Amino acid sequence: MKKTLVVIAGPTACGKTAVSVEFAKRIDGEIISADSMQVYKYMDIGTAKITEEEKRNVVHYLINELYPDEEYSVAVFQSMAKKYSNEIYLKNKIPILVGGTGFYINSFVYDVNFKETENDIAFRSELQKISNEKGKDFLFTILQKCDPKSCENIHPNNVKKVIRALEYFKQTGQPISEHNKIEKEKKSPYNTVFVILYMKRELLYDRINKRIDIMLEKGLVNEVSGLLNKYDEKLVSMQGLGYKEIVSYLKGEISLEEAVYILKRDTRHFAKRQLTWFKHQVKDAKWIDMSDCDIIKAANEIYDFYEKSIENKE
RNA sequence: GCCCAGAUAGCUCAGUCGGUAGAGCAGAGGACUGAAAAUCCUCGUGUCGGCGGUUCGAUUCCGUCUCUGGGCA
Repeated sequence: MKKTLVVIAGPTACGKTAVSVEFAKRIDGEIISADSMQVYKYMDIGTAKITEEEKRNVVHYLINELYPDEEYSVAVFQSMAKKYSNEIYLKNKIPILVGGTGFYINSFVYDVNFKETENDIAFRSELQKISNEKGKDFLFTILQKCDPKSCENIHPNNVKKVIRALEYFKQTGQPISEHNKIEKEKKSPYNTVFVILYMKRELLYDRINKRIDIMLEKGLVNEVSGLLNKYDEKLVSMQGLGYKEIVSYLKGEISLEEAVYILKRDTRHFAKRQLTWFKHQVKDAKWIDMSDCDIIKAANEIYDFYEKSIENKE
């Protein structure tokens, strides 16, 4: 029988944190964060990280586990999440995956295979250099020669995707499109109770704007300048929303007002992308409208859905 | 009160030597399988401030009014 897994996803600022804790209390579950930024220590305000108080004694994994200069990626997330979920199952509890990074969530739910290759930083930067010097189209031409099949799904301007395809081909001799196709057709090894929180667009945008104002009041600028003293601004962790914009301000490239404008705007764009992902990449999810911000009601709805899903499988 | 400059897409503005108009941003939609808070793609009709006049035809020229800047009193 498949193990039960609960997923609570949704765009940024829609209330995932509070709802997930409330729900975890109901089933005595433990939470695994599926968030690409909250793993990092010292990045608290900008990532709107859950506080000890907000955790209400619910165990959380993958929060504050890495230093800002440590590498994190889907593959790392997946292996750590697997480790923690196994521990949770051993305790006869249910793991609850909570987060906004849909790519990470699916990698776990469908157990996507990342094992055959390692990422090759040197090769990537070599290709990046070629793209910078000879142009995106030139790089794309290289891919067309060795892996024309993958080119059908990758836009020449999307240098990151072109680089990854070349890297994959170099390591395996196979087109990445083939790998992606196989992985996409996989069935999940879990009995997944998938819930997506959403909110009326206008309201969500309003909450995002307000949340950023609160981050500023809480001292986001101080947090970022502290990080900047210890870490390189080029780190992946420093590319997070709220960090790269404030870095530009601290370097004197833009005014604080501009930085805040850009941060709010890009966070709105991000929320929209998250919604697009969930809409098209997740099947059989229950969508819960959080427009009324009623945490208890949402947790109850998830609980009902959870009970029903379990009954059906037994 | 007088003089000057504006008034065009939600915002900032371009443009039409008179044939009803287009960029950036915002916004919307989409892609995504080892950088994902990343990366990339697609989408632009609006009384061209109001009212008159000239003209076959005005957003474009002229007059006038209203509003907004700036200057002079």
